[in-house]
Amino acid sequence: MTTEDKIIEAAETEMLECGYDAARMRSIAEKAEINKGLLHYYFKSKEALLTRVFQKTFSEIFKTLGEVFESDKPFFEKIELAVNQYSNFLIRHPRLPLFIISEMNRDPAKHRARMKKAGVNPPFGGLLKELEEGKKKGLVRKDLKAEHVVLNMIGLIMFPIIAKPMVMFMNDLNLADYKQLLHDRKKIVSEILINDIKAK
Amino acid sequence: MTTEDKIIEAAETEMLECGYDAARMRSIAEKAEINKGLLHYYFKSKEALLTRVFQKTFSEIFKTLGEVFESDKPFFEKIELAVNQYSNFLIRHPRLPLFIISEMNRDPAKHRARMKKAGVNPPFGGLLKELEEGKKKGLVRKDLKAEHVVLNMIGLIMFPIIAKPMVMFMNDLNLADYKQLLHDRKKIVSEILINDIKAK
DNA sequence: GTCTATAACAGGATAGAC
DNA sequence: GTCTATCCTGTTATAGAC
Repeated sequence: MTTEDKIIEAAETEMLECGYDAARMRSIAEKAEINKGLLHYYFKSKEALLTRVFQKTFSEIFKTLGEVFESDKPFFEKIELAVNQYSNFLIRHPRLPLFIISEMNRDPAKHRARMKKAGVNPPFGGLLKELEEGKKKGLVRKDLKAEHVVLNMIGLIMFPIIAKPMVMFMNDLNLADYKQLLHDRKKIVSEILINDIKAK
Repeated sequence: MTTEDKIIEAAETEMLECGYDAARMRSIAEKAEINKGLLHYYFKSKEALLTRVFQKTFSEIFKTLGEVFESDKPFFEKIELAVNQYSNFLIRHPRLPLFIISEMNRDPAKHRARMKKAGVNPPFGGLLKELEEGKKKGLVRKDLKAEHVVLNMIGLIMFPIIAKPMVMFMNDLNLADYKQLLHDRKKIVSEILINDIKAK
């Protein structure tokens, strides 16, 4: 593992834990087991480091969803699969979504420019195509809008993850209860989505 | 309007705009049109100021939802009403939810203690009671869990608000399109929720 | 209560030896 | 490529005049 890799990993850990503003170059250097000077040798500024971390995390957060819709399973199975895969991914990486969302709000113009330049594009093409085919076959509700399907899916899955402390507090849950709740939601969310998509 | 009120309002504006870590006492003083010294006369630390801002915003974010379930409308109308009211509230105060969520993640223990001490409690008692009554009357699906209804509602409504830059980017929307999308979602979300709640 | 001035410190960034 | 030492700026917070 190269020094640069160690730095990026350390920076990701620190920034996801604290957010960009509270992340400390000192702390990143310690996590990477190097000194601050060397940190600036590899990345000339905190901002430059953020760019790399953001690119990495942003591509990760959509990869899972994209892959599912590449497969050749029946459509409604794909929805269920997507919900399961994406839930599992976020359960394993719970700090990712809030970091991305906070960053995009902190400086929308900058991040949009970055993404356009990098050609990054949320890979929902597969889902879109499949919805249209489903409508033709009469499986999918005709007035369904693809963008809302995506928003519904992400909102339903993501909210309980990013609002973990609030969810635990509101429902008076311990950690085990909370994990169980996240697990239960996979089925619940799948059913809601499929129910909404299906032609009546 | 007292100086203290001006300070709290200025602090809320600043902290919601930038987040706690990036919020500057200097900038809060300027917004309140006083100097930094006086700011510390009223609030001895940034942390003390945050406490007040958090309490204020946290109570606001649940008030709207609580009120709806106090009324004596038919149950499914209340769901629709809640979705509309809450959507409108968040459209008017788009920075509130991300601030609350970020804060609770930044220091969960502190905020939980604060809320317990203040006796703050998300007011979903009304919804809970009504769901149970609905089940008895056969209007509501028997295996429905109240905590998931709340999570579904908030997730569906809140995500497109806190992820505004991402939503605009993903769907290539301008501001007018985005506002329209938020407006359209009220009906979409109501239908999804009611459909999920109704006994088949 | 309100102001000015300044302390005390921590942050990111740089220079230069090795 | 890696380190130590240091600069410079901006931060919160305090002291003290009015």
